[in-house]
Amino acid sequence: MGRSSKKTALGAGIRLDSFLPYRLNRLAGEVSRRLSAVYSGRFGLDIPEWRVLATLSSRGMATAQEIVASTRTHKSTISRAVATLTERGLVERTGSPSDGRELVLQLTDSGLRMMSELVPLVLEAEQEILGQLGVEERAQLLKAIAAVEAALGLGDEEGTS
Amino acid sequence: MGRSSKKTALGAGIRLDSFLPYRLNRLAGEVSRRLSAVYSGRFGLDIPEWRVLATLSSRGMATAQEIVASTRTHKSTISRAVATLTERGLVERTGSPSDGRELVLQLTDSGLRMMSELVPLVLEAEQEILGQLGVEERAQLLKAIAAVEAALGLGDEEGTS
DNA sequence: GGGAATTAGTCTCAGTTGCAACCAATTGTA
DNA sequence: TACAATTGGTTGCAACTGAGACTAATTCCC
Repeated sequence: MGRSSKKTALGAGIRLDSFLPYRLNRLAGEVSRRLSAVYSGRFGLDIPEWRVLATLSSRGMATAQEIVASTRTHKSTISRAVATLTERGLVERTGSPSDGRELVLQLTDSGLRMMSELVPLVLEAEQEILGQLGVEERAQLLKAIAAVEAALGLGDEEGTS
Repeated sequence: MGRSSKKTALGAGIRLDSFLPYRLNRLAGEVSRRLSAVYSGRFGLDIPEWRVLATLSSRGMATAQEIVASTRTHKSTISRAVATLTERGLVERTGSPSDGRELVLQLTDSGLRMMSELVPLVLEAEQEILGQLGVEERAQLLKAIAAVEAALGLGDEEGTS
C-alpha cells in the first residue's frame, strides 16, 4: 500500500507501444489468426500443415529437415504435420536413394490441386491485410524484416532460384 | 508419377520469402524466443507473466480486461498469469470501488523492484536484436507495423499519456 | 423495483506444442 | 570390418493455451 505518493511506477516503466518485440508479436499473432481462417475452414489445415504445404509449393520438394530449417518450426511438429498430410494424400514421401534416413517430400497431384485453389485465396487475404501499405512501404517492411533477421544471424534458407 | 514433365509445382506455387505473413511470423517467433531467455532465466517469468508485468509497468494500473485488450492474449491466460504473479507477491489486486466485478491490478513494491532490474536488461536485448537498424529504419518499421495494424482495424489501446 | 441481458474473472477440459528419449541409417576412424 | 559419433525422423510425456461453461456483480429497460 505505501507506494502512492511517488511516481515510481513510471520510473521502472517500459513504453510498450514503442517496444518493438511487443508490437511485432502482437501484429504477427493477429495476421496469423486472420490467415489461418482461410485455410482452416474449407481446407481443414492447421498452421504447421499449411507451412509444410507452402514450403513444398515454393520449393517443389524438400526433406523434413529442410522444412524445419526454413520455417523454424520444431521438428516434432513438422513430423506430425507431414504424417497427417501424407494420410490425407496431399504429400508423398519417397526414400532418398542417396541417404536412407531422409525422406524426400513432395506434393501429390491432389496436393497440387488443393494448393492451386488455396494459394490465390491466401494471397488475396494478404492483400487485404496489407491494404493500406503502398508497394514501396511493403518492400521496405520486407527489407526491415530481412535486416533484423540478419542481425539475429538467421541465414536466408530460401534460395533465390 | 505423372507430374514430372510440367512445372505445375511452380504454377500452384507461392513465394514464401516474399510472403509477408510468413516472414513476420518467423521473425516474431525468433525475437520472442530471444527475449524470453532474458526474463525466464533469472526471473522465472513466462511470456504471459512478462506481458502482464510490462503492461502494468507501462500503465501503472489496469484491470485484467484492459490487459487482455492491449496484449490480445486470451483472458484465461491472463487470469492464470495474474494469479501466479499475485502469489509471488509481485502484483496486488484490489477490488474496484466503482465496479465490484473488476479487480484493479498494480505492481507491488517488490514487483517494481524486479521490473527496475529487468527492464534495462530487456531493453538491452532489444538493442542487440535491432542492432543493424539505424534509428530511422527502426522508426519506419514501427510506422509500418502501425499502418498494418490500422488496416486490420486494431485500435491503439495504449494511450499517449 | 425486478427480471433479462451483459460483463469481469475463474475453472475445467481438450487440443497443440516443445522437449527429450529413442530408433535407424550413415559417416568417421582405427 | 567393427565400433563410436552424428544425423534424419518418430513418439511418449508434460506443460501451455484457447474454448467455453460457470459464478458473481452490474446495467438496461419495462
